[in-house]
Amino acid sequence: MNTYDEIIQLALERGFYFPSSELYSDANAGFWEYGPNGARMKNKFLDLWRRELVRRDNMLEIDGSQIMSKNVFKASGHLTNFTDPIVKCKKCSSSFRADKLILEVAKIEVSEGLENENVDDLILQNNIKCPLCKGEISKSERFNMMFKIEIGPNRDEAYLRPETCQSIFVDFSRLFKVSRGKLPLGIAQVGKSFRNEISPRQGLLRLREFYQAEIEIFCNPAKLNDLNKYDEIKNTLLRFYDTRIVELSVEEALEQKILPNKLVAYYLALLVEFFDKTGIDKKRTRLRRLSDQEKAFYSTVAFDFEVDTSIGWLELVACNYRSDYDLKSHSVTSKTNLEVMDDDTKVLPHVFELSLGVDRCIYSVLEHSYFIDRQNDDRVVLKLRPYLSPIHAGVLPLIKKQEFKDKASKLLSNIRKDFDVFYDESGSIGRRYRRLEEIGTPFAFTIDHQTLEDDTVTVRFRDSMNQERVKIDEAHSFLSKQLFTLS
RNA sequence: GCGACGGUCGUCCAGUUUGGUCUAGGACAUCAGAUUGCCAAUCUGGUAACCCGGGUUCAAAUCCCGGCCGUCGCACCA
Repeated sequence: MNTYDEIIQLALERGFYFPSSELYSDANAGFWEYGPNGARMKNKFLDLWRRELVRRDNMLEIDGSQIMSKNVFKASGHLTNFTDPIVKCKKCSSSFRADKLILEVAKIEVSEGLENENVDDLILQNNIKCPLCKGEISKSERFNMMFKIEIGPNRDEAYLRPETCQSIFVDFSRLFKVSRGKLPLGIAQVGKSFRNEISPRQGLLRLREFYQAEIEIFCNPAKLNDLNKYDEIKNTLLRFYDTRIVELSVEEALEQKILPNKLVAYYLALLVEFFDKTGIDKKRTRLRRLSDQEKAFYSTVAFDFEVDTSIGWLELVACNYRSDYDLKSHSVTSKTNLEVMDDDTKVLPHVFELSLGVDRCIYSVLEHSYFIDRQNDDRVVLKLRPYLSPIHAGVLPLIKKQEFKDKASKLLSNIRKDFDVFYDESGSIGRRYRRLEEIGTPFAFTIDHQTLEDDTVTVRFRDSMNQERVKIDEAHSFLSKQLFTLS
């Protein structure tokens, strides 16, 4: 069994995540839900993201609507660009990307934005048949990846957002004013996005409904190298991938023109430092600069932050320099001037974005934390960083006798409001330790015979299996210290 | 979306070839009780499944059709 299968089995057995609507047989693919352990872990992951990015850089966080009007996506380009021309074979009903088919058969380069009629003409003129069965090709259709919905009794057209950032762009003008913002300004948002993927697969890795944590940095394009906080990160090591992975400091990468400017460098470094604290192995990550073909339609410079997993390299964060693409087109479509003052000059800000896929990150953290301890009867240990663990500590009376339970209650009441704790009195103590470490619980407090004498409990460490004693009254400060030490 | 293969307790698997004691079996997990008490102990008992719909048949987990889901390949993945 490979690691991917082991993770999905753990996720199902321990309630990290599982398919949505699984009670019914018409449940659609691409929808998964987080159970209690997954939800706790996701919340903690996002807390860390807030700590290391949003608060560190004094960004603003908003929470926007998931349903947005048609004009938003007209302006954003998604209505025209987020769509592919599809043709089908009338005989075997295989479907093909029309632009790819024309390129392949007739060697004619066509834009995917080409009108349907022109696509049909090209197919007719070049006598293109189905490559599989030589059947006749149908007229082309558009498949838009956005979910279209209807609003109110008039059934007004609207869409579920395919990325969270559009509300940040649409709200930018107000946010800049009400928060007395100054460029560069980061605006962040966590929320659901929706894409009607053709074939969602592999659990959390390709979803139709998924969480993004996005950051849009609004900046003055004339001042991309004018950044005081640059010194904080100039020595941070980044791993770039082209044909092989090269590790360079931010400063070196700027000198070698791998990074275009200090602003992009600064935020990529913040991102990498954040991931260092998630427990994802830095040696199995890379920043990959995208070629022109791979880049999104709005992007001028793009890096993907990728992580190596048992099923290959996985894109976790898309880092795009979107220039003024978004604000300009929203400005034109809405007929509103979205320029702001930066010192004495009026500028239409440019945008650098860090668009993070939360669900993929959760999977990656799980996979990089998954450990089978061959030294100790192959016990399964999820070596999550303590602050990401769904349960911070277990509370276990060694014996099911009342005086042990009373001490356990006392300990629980000291810590349960500030920490996620799990009380367990069923089964042998060893079995209870194993159950806790399988979901990543870093500490277990055991109420034993000595507790009755001196009010201390055993604290057992997940990774080393070592044991120490702490006073019941000091368990709270013990946990605080352990959990806030971000290594 | 196409093609190949598959879908049985929470998990993994047996049973399908050749329809009939399958009233669906096992292991692990889980729950209760007993016993024990610092690293998956033991015993007893329990909970718990044939993906959904239709068809063939005296009889369907088993055969047929459709749908859904999964794995792999192609395609897709702004």
